[in-house]
Amino acid sequence: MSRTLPQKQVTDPSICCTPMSEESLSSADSEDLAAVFAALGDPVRLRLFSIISATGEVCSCNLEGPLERSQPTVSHHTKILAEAGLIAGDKRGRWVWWHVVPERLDAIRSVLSPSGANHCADISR
Amino acid sequence: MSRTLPQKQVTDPSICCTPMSEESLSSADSEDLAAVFAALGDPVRLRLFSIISATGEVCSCNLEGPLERSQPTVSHHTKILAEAGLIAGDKRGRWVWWHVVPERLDAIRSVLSPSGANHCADISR
DNA sequence: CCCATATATCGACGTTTGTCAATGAAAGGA
DNA sequence: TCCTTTCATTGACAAACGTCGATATATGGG
Repeated sequence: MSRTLPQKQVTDPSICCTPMSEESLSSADSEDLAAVFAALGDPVRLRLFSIISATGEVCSCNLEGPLERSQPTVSHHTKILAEAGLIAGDKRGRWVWWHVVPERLDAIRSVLSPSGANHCADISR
Repeated sequence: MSRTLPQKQVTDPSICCTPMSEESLSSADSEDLAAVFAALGDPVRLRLFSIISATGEVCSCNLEGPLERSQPTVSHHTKILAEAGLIAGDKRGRWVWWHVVPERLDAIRSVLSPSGANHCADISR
């Protein structure tokens, strides 16, 4: 039963950085967060997002050209980004204007920052 | 030929925020960046990453349990995270010790920050 | 040397994903 | 009221992905 492990596998509170659990993401949280990263994990979608981000506000009709994808495909990608909370759309007349949701970006960025997730990295070396 | 577009689709330098191009990611850049986001876009991999991040340094043998995945699967995921540049492994004796690459995290975080990508958002509203 | 252990690779599988053509739904113009 | 335009939805299909068992490679211990 693997008794030569280099670190205890059990959750022992006497050890600062036990190899699991309270410090890291829960299974449920990682599902949601992973969906956000996955939304940015497609090249076309990342370019789509960067266009919206750089422009401020874009309507879908101005996305098909730069992305070189069909209208249903663009609609599919905007939907995924919107469901991830990264962008939001305003329907004005016939057009939908897309813009980024800065709060969501802040959330993602804070997850990536060492403070809060990496509080005992200093003892590792 | 769609002459009622709400914004010109051609790249017209007289318009500040033309719906594409110089400001946003190139096709090649988005390929690389998307691979990094995609690496974090799987729930198991995100949890794996957060465990390494929270612990500082973990050997692969301590990951199978928390992740509830087989050894080949864990190896597969560490490989993807490593190829994305998010983690790196030190082989010491029989074990591989994994740690995050903070520089890579910085790069990702800077891509997500509005400054540099969103310089004309103020005129949109 | 031989054996046990840690990790990587391979092959196979079911599932998910990205894509498009076709179609539907909503909104404005004549 | 009818037509045009914009966007969403559906259905289909190939490619990519996550997973595991089996096997290979490397390292250390006896």
